[in-house]
Amino acid sequence: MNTKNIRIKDIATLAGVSTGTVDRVLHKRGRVSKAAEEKVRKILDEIDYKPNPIARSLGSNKKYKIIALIPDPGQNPYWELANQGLIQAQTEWARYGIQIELFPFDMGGKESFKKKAQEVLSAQPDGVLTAPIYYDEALPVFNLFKNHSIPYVLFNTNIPAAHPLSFIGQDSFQSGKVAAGLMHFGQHLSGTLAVLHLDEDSHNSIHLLEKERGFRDYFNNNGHPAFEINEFNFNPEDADFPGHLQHLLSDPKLRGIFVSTSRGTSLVASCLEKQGKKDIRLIGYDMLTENLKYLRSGTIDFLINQNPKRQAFLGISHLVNHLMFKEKAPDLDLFPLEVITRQNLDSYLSSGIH
Amino acid sequence: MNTKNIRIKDIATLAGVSTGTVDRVLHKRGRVSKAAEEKVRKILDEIDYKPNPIARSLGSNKKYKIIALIPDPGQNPYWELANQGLIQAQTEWARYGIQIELFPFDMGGKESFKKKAQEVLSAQPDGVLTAPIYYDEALPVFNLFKNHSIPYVLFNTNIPAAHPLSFIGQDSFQSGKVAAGLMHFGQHLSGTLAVLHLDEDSHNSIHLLEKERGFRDYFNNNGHPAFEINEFNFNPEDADFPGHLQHLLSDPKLRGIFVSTSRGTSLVASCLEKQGKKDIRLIGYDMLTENLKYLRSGTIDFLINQNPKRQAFLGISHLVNHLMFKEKAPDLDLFPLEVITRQNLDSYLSSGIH
DNA sequence: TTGAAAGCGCTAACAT
DNA sequence: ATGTTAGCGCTTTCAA
Repeated sequence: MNTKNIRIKDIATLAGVSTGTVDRVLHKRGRVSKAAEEKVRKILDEIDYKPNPIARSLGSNKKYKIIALIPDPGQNPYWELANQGLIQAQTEWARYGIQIELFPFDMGGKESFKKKAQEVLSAQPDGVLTAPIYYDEALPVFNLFKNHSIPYVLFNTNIPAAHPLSFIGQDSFQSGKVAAGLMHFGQHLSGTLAVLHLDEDSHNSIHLLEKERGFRDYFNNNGHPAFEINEFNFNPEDADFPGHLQHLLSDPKLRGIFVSTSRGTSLVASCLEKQGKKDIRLIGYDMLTENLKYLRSGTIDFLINQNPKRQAFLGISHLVNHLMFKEKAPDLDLFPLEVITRQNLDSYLSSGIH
Repeated sequence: MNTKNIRIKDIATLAGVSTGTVDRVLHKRGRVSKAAEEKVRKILDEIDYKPNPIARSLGSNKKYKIIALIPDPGQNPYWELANQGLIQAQTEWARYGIQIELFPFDMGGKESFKKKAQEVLSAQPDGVLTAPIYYDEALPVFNLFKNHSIPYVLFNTNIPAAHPLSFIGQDSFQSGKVAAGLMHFGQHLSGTLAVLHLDEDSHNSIHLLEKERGFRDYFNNNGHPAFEINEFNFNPEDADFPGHLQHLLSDPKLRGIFVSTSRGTSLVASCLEKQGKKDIRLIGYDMLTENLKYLRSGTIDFLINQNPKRQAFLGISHLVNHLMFKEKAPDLDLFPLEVITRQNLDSYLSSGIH
């Protein structure tokens, strides 16, 4: 087994030129005569040269700036979790000279997103990680990134038309089916089920609708006992939201509620607990502190973990591997749909990112 | 934000010594005066020095050989999953000069294990990752490794007496509680529950008994509806095993079965399915192909996943961090207790390591 | 258009 | 015991 690696120096010797020249043809930097290029290419064709990515990284001594364009972590615990992933990525990659900057935008304000996106562009990052929760305004932004040839990785919400370097997240349709399976499990009485989208603008969020579609799809194929599934779109900021919710819960045949958003889950749980309705099944998303409280008390039955922390962390990793090591990132990195119960909760909390 | 990284050179300057001295205290190579070491340590305590692994790898042109001593992946899909984790680790760490070699042993034969362990020793690895499924023959092997000062990491099965660099696995007691929670969920009829230990090798039984203890502990605190919990120890190799099982299933008040072993799960499922008893809840372990079949058909309700793929991957990572970065591995790395349902199954199968 | 040479941060051999 | 220095493989600057 020939374990000896070919170095640029070897190629230079074989071609009878200097390492500088080899490097120039390797990277097509120009300033090489036809004759010299010819000689080098000939050797390159004969042997299988594999550049040492480590040496490359050390040699170029490049510092990369990666910007994370995500909803303000201060406004929303879900995005605070994502932010923790970024912090972890920061400590992990700092030694390689990777700098991660957070550009948070206002949730609720699409203008804020567009404005921040512009700022990202002006900051001239080497890569961008973003969660494009606003479909409509996201695409033009990505076109800008593309024009400036800034690689961008998407997480949490997928926009395939954006053609990112990589998307990291979950299969929302299947996520809905998981929720449905848990909702159905052990149910022996028929009745109604509610799907709640508690979001400022749920119609713009394809992934919420996908969850609902998956949820319904499950029950289309599992008819016993029979359920009537009702969908509700509430804006938790609205003044009449509590009233709407109360009315919904007053349905005596209501067997379960599926909340498609993480923050919404605890809002419903809170209301449910106040009314002492422990018999209504509640399934929602993510290990927000508020949610954990209600999961522990038994009001929330299951949480599906989207693991924003790990999503963000991995997004950075893909970007780094692309920039530093010229490795191709997976265009689709789908996370497992983790089911969190009162019993396995702690095992999830104590295990890190790894 | 201080983006500037601290180099050995900086530490040397601050401590008023040379880089060589800093390197020597960093790696405890000795040949350093008390005074000098003192000065360097003082600086080290004040600042957060994180070595650049790229430079380290390039500088010490060292190649590490790590050997994985695990049951033959070709013989068992569970270990094939572990093998996939090794392959991922290989691609992840290859650039740092880490080479991973697989030394598979025959599952049935303990002799094969001993033989392979000897081969591992002859191969003179820098580290070993292993799943010690044979308790008795494992300890002497580990003593050999220890004598040759080869660090070894255990996963899947813990042998605390082996005092490994690190153990990677799950909390069995809590695992039983998770199973119990799922067994209890939505149950509206009282009756009996069966805990089955289907194992030919009673050495592991501490592990299995912990699961049972957790299972019972749950029901001690959750009395509605009331269940009678019966425990059974069968050896699936015994001739009268099918008869025992049949008799067990004939209990008309049997509501659910918790199987503490992965292989046993599908055995029970098979029997259950033959008798058309879909109303008896079945909870077991691990994503073995056989288990997945019955999970898909609905005979198995939940599987608790040990994630051998990630366990193996992480085992390598701990070893690498120990060898390359002199970082201390956690002596206990407990994994989340993953709940697998028919709906989230595929998301687990397709997802990478994370 | 070219080659020589100075790094990148760290290791390790070699003089003091 | 300590400092100096020559690499590791590649990039990049600077003369020529």
